[in-house]
Amino acid sequence: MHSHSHEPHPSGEVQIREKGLRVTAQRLSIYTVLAQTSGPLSAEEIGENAHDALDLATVYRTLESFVEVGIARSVRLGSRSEKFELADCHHHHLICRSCDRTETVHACLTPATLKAVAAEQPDFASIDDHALELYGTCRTCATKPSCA
Amino acid sequence: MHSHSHEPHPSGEVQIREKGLRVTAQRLSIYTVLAQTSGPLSAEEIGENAHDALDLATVYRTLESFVEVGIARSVRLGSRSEKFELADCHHHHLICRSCDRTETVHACLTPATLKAVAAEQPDFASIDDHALELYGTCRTCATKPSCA
DNA sequence: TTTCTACTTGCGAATATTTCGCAAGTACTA
DNA sequence: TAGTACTTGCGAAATATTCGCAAGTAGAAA
Repeated sequence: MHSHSHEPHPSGEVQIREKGLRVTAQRLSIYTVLAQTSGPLSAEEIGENAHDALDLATVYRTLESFVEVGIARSVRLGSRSEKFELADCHHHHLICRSCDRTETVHACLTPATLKAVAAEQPDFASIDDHALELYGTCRTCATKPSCA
Repeated sequence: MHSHSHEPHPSGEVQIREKGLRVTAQRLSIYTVLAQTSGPLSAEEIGENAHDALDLATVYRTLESFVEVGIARSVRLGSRSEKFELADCHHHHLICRSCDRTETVHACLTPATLKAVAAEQPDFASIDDHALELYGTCRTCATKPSCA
């Protein structure tokens, strides 16, 4: 019973096919880059890190599809550009104000807080997701004398 | 003793001068637009709503100064463009996924949660601010049959 | 009140980010 | 193995934001 394994298939082939998207070299490549990185990436960063050269329009279109089917998630932090990450599990971000370094945080709102908010907002039928970004200073930057 | 009043000066003149910025017609105009609106506005929206015609570059530069001195705050919600609001009091946003309608929410993270997060992140020297965006569906959109 | 100077503004152009249209290529179906 | 619909790369457009510079102006100083 252990021969037809359920390996996670790191390349993303299974995940992509499962969602009804066609499997192409470009999509696998983009999935791989996302899977290998901890923080969110911009379209440009994804294109640069991809093994093969990818057209930026392709990267954007692929990410749009990925977000649509739930493979990836779009994140807007302080930077000008939109960033993307795999949508594996719910989490939040802690961002250093001075160097933009981003860490993943698993702490989250308590269900009680969410419930209280929902009760406070009669104009909304439902609240189904949220994003939390924490801002601070990382130790590296805190040590640097250069920062005002 | 009640003659030299401490009126809030709705135009923002006092607030701008207090921060060491020069008071100009453009800055007052931008401050007024921000003060009269409940949700965050894009630079373009601010320019359009201002009483006098303002160059967009001026709007951007003014907002940059405002953010720098703490008069305004930059907010990145789902939209492509950066948005701004007065930094009067700490609050968060509830955004309708379908129509982008944005409401202000005063509920917040508990100090206990913040403390727990800080303890979890040894690489950060300090966590001094956070942004929380809640996503949902407003009643108007929930009622519409058009939404998938 | 006048002058001086540094800070601001408007304008136009540059840059950055994201999207679009189209012709050529390719994954999947039968 | 061929057919069809979906994808891609390319170039150009659309959108968002920033920059350089000359002219204008707020506020300090005289």
